[in-house]
Amino acid sequence: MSEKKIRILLVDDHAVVRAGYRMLLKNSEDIEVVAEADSGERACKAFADLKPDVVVMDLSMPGIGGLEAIRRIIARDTNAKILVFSMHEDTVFVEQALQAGAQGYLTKSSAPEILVEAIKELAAGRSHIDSEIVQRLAIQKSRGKDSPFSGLSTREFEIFCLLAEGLNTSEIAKRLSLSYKTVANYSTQIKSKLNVSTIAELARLAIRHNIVNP
Amino acid sequence: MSEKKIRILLVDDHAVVRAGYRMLLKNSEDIEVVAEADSGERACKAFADLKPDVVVMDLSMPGIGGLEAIRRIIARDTNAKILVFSMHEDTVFVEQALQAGAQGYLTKSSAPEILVEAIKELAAGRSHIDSEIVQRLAIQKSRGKDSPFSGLSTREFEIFCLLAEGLNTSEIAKRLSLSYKTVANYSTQIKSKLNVSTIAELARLAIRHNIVNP
DNA sequence: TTATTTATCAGGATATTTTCCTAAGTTATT
DNA sequence: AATAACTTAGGAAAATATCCTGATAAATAA
Repeated sequence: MSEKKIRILLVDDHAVVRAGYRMLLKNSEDIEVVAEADSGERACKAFADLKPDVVVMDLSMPGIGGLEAIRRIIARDTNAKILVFSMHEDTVFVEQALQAGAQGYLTKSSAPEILVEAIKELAAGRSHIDSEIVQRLAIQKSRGKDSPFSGLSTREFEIFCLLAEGLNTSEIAKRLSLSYKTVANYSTQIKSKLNVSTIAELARLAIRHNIVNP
Repeated sequence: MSEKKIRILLVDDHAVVRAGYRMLLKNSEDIEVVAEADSGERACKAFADLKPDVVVMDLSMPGIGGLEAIRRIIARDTNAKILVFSMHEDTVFVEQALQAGAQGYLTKSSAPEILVEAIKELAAGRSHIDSEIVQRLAIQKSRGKDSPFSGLSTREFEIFCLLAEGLNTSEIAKRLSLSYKTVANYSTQIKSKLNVSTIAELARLAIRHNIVNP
C-alpha cells in the first residue's frame, strides 16, 4: 500500500452525480478527489492544471463530449489514465472510448465497489473494462458481427452522434471547432458508410442502437 | 336480418393478414368479402369497380398510405363506409383517420369478434371506434393536452410521417403525385409547426410518439 | 347565401446545403 | 522509410430549403 493517495478528477455534467461519486470514493482511504469538472472543456483545463492520477469521465456531456475530451487529454499526456463511467452499454461506445485512449470502461449499472477497484487498477497502470461488456465485445468479435458503426473513424462517429441528436452542420462545426465544409463532407461520408440517404434514417439507426435516446 | 350480405373490401399489404381476416369473416353468415387490395391505389380502383358496403383498411402501406386512400375513396363517394384496422394505437392516427373520412377505427389488438361487430355497425350507418381509444381520446381532450401533431393538417401529417420514415423530398413528391416544390414547402411548414429545425429531431419526435418505429 | 378563413398546391428568386473532387498535413503501421 | 488511414478543408456544381406570392377549392362563420 503506497502512502500517497490516488488523485482523482471527476467529470460529469450533473452535479448530483458527481456528489454521489465523491461520497462513494470518500469511503476509500487511498483515493482522493482533487477536482471536478462539468464539461469536456473544463476537464481538459483541470487535467492540465492538476495532473490527476486518474480521470473518471462521463461520455455524454454538452459542448465537446467525453470522447473529444479524452482525445485532448491524451494528446497532452499520453500516460493519462482515463476511466469512462457511462450510462451507455452499447459496445460501440466502448470501442470508441478505448480507441480515443481510455484505459477503463464502466457502466452506471456496475456495482459501486467496482468503481474503486477499477480506479486502483488504472492507477497501477492496468486497464479495467466492465466484465459484462468484455464478454459482449468478445462475442461480437468471434461472430465477426461488427456493429454498423465499427467502420466509422473516431471523428466520423462523433459527428454521427451529433447529427442523430438533431444538430445541423453549422452547429456541429461550431461545437467541434471545425470548418463548416469539413463537417458537411463528413456527413456525406458517414451517410455513405452507414448506407442511409437521409438524416431521418440516420437518426433511427442511432436510436435502434441506443446511441441517442428517442 | 336483411337477406343481402354485407359486401366487404379488404385492404392490407400483407397477403397473410388478409387471408386471416377472410377466414375470420367467413364465420359470419351475413358478411361477404368481395375483393382484396394490397395498396392504397388498388383499393381506390377496387372501390370504384365494386362499390363495397364497407372497406376494411390498414393504414401503413407502401405507396399512398391508408390515409390518402381513405381521402380518395371519400372524394369519390361521400357515403363510403371505411373501417380502419391498424396496428397504430396512437390517438394521432385515429384523429387523422376520422378527419380523412373513416367511420370506424380498430386496432389489431382488438378482439376478433369486435371486427364483425364493427363492420355491421358501419354497414348500418353508425360508427365504431375501439373503446379503449375512445377513452384515451376523451382523456386527452379533457386535459386539453393535444399531441404536438394536432396542429398539422391532414396533408402535413402525411408528409411528416414519410419524412420521419426516411424518405427525401423528391421521393415523397413522387409517391404522393405532388410537385417537388409543394413537398419542399410543406416540409418547411411542418418543421416550423413542430418546432424542430432538423429532420433528425423530427424523426425522434415521431419515434417518441410511436408514429414510426425506430 | 355570401363572406371569410383555412387547406392544398405550386412557381420564382434566393439562400443554404450537399455532393464530388482534389489535396495537404498528420498519425499509424509495416 | 514507405504505404496507408485519418483529419482537415477549398472549389464547383447540383440539390434542397426557404420565403414570398398567388390560384383554387373547401369549410366555416356571419
